Amino acid sequence: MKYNKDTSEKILDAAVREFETKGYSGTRMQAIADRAGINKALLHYYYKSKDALFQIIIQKAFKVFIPKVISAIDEETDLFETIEKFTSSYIDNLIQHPRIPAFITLEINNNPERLLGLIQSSGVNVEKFKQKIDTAIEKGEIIDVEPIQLIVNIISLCLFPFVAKPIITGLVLNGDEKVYEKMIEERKQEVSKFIIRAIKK
Amino acid sequence: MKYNKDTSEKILDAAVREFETKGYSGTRMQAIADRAGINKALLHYYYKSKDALFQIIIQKAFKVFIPKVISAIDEETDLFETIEKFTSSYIDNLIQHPRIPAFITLEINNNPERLLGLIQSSGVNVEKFKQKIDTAIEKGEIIDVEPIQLIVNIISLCLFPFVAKPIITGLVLNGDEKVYEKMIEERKQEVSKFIIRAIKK
DNA sequence: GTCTATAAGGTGATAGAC
DNA sequence: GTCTATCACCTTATAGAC
Repeated sequence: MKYNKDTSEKILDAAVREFETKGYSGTRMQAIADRAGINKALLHYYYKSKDALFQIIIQKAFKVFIPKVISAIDEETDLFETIEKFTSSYIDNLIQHPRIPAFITLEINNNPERLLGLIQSSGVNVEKFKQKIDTAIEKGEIIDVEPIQLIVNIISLCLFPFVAKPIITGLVLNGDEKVYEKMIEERKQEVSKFIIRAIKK
Repeated sequence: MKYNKDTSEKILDAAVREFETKGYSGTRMQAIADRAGINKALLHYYYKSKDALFQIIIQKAFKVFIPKVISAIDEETDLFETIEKFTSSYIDNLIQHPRIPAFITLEINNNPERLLGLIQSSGVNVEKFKQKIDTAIEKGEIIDVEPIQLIVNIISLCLFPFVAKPIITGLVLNGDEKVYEKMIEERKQEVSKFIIRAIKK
């Protein structure tokens, strides 16, 4: 057996934690090795280079960050149900991986070229969602909104509280993490209520 | 005269551009010097160290990022007018400094301790805003909402489109920057309309 | 004030023993 | 598979000439 799977995963876990908080350039291979309880040489034995290791991690993170919108949209549910389902499942997903949004925005601003490739291979189709919004307008179910604005609003309300956790906790919640977590949990319902009330005719 | 103000500002401008896009650890003193058209030694003559230079810049950026909410809140306007005034002036402010939100979230997640000091010296008082929301609920002007959720929603809708510019442009707008700018410009009105419709009784 | 040269220490990556 | 030792390069910062 060439690779010890246990060691391989220990490294990956350690690398995720380092990259997520420090970003690519702020992360040291030594720090990853220390956290994994091994040495730098072994790290290079399992993963060729810092960049190779990073690629693996950012691709995994991107899959969490860009949700499978399609499955929710393809179904023959109306716009309201689509929004409810999307926001609650997306926020729930982010609660399981709370550091991903900050990590992605951190590195995506740093290296937008890499983003494009990842988006293209993500298979997300926003057009279908736009169409669903247009249909709801035509049917008179919602007020006349710009689909893009609505989509940006939905994404903003789901993601930003995770991106800006330290700011929200410090500025609005007096540093109380427990209150932060409760607030996020409530958003699984509150966000869709807020959106639907804003657009329903 | 000990310092050439022109050189000093050229350095600061160059440093802002480097730090904003690359973050602290991704920025090279050489790159700042190159951009400013001087050499590294002179850079250290004007600003003691990389860290000192960074401190100055992040403090300036923070002042843009954390708006002077107080002035809008202290006035005897109702909640709706406060929200309209806040969102439009804040977004307008961010249009002038579009890279600040990404920069702050980038570094704030990196070094949350620094954040606390900056918040304390920012003089922002969220309590007053919460009270204004509570008053509006009591008066029956808006539906019964959790003030914290509403505040988080407002901040999210203003800031996230700037934080995630590359994602939005790539994912939703097919890479068209012109469309992005038009969309942001429209948000100066759209955001408050959206919020008020969601909470008005 | 501005430059060149260089010190002092870190950083990713590899060679080679076990 | 895992380690120690080390290379080659990069980065911040300073010394000292002009």
